[in-house]
Amino acid sequence: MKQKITLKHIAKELQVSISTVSKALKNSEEISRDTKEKIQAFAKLYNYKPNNIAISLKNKRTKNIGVIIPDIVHHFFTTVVRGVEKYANTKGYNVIVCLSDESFDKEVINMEMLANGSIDGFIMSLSSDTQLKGDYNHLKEVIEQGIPMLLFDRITNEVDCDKVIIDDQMGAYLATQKLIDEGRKKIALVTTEDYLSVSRERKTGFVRALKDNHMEVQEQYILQMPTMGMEEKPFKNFFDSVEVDAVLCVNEIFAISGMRYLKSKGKRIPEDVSFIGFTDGLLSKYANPSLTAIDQHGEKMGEAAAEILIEKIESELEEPSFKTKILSPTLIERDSTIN
Amino acid sequence: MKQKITLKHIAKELQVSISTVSKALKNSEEISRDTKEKIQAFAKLYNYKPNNIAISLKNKRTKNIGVIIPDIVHHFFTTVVRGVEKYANTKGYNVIVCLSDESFDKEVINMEMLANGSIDGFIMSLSSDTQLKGDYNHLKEVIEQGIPMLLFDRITNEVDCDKVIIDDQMGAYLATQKLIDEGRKKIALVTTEDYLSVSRERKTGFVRALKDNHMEVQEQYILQMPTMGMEEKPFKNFFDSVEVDAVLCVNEIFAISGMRYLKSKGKRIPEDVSFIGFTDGLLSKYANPSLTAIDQHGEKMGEAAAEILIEKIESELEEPSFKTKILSPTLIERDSTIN
DNA sequence: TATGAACACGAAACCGATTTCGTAATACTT
DNA sequence: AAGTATTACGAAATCGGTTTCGTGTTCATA
Repeated sequence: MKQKITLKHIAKELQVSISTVSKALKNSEEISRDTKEKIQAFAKLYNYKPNNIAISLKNKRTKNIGVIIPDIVHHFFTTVVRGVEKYANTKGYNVIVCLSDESFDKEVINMEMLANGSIDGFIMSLSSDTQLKGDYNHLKEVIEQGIPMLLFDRITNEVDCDKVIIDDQMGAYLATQKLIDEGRKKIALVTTEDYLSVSRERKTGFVRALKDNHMEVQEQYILQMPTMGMEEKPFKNFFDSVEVDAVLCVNEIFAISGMRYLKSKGKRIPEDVSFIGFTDGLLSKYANPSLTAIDQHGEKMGEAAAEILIEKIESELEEPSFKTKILSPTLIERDSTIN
Repeated sequence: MKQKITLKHIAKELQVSISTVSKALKNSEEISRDTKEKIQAFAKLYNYKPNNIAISLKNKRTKNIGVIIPDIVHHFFTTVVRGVEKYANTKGYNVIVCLSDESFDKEVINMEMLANGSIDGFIMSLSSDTQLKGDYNHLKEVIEQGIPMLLFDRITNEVDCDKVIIDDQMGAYLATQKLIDEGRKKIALVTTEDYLSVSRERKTGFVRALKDNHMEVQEQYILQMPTMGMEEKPFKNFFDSVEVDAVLCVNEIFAISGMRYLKSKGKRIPEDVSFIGFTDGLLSKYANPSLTAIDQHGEKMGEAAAEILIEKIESELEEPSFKTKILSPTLIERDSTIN
């Protein structure tokens, strides 16, 4: 086992001081050509690589970005992470991923771990637990400490920081308008609890589109799913009690499950009922029929987030000016809608 | 912006030495009750948290685990990451995720970045590029340096280290046997290029099951997909030229696409053709018909990997004893097979 | 009263780098 | 020849902790 070589080793071996070695390896003008060549050759031979930790301690910069997401087995979040990674790597940054598991406590713990010097900045999406609780002190503290922070997708107005979101309202509006343009009259919305910022926005867009088209907003057409995973029963109750001709779902799973149930009831999709789902993931593409979906451009979001955060990290300026970047969603038409 | 407080600050404020503060905060017997209480109270008041980087430098341990995977927008890998995270967090470790993007070069670069002090050990799955190339020197070097390394799923026999895999042969065997038990005679295998270790193993299991049942192995029943993403054409060529009554696919996408194509040709699933796919992901569950699948237990795999690696990291012993943990896959029966 | 132990704390080395500043040796100037 | 400038390098501080060892007080013991 050959141990990692340090400046000290090189210095001792070559009978020079550590400072000389350090300077020689950075090609400093201070060091003579001869010495530099000797040291550089030796370093190359022994494959010297500076210790990141030591450099981090000295520079007070780690070249690490902390990404905290609620779940990693989740298409949208992984595309965002991929985008972050992609951009961050081009700038020489590593990505430390932590999962909050939708839990407030885990979110706090992870943030604290990372905030003690491990990272130069945060990119995060709030856990549902945190949004439900409405407690953002852990974020505020980190920002207070001067650590750059960027929220994406699941954000809050309560903390001042950079943000990247897609225009969820617009996404829902686009989708709803598409359904209306198809001639649908009884359009349902399947959503989650209201405390999730994105669900709220999507509902607003849905309602706005109906109103703009002089259609009545009926609460009975809105289904709020209790928790993920057990969609069957609520769907049965819902679709057995109201007659609909189009459904907008805030995620893929709801859409797929909804289509399945209606198909089992003999409905044809899209002839009898159209479906549109949020998040253009694998399920949408491979569903049967394939699902018209709203693409949230997760990868672009991740890249944008990383770019904004890294710029903030590397900018010296103290003045806290925060921007919110709003990406536009796009409607990807497939076979669950007409045309 | 209130700066992070350090031992030095506390020492100056309380007119004691840095060593005293350090010891007091660790509740050392050396320090008097009075002084300890004073220092601890002060530290709590100002929310002192030691700097991870400094501790890492001193201890030569970072409490970080590097995870390198080929892709993150991939159900199986994310479940593994989740398992790693889950176990690692209970032990106070962070997870640094890097993506090789199936590229040899990115794999090398990421490993080198992390190997210079950023992590205490690696958990990784080889990129397809690396497996194709067959060059494992970057792994060997890292191991040479004494950094614990664990390979999972996509492994190689060329490097000596801990490994966690599922018994891919057994998975394929189980699945094939299931199809045979159903009375299928013309069983196809849809796989990828042979250089992926897992595909090779699965093919072996497939062949072994046929042989054990005294069935002929016919090369024409084996379809090797060129690259992911463009399955339509190869499927068309394949299914139009050979008549099959069952299909085993090495991933979900192949299975879903295959089912779709055969359905479009008027075949009924599972009556006319049965399907089984590897990796029990979202697609399997929500496919139509839902897909009988081989569960690779990604999360368990991640947990097992993290456990083995962390134990290695924390054990002092020099002797390099490596184990390979083989998890057993399970067949999850759904509607794409009979019964 | 001298001696040893126990107590409570500080100085300093160390982890592995970077960087400022000081200085010996040489070269150049007048 | 004396003074100045340049070259080439080393000592030491620093980042923020941990840890070993040394030491001044106080107390009890012979």
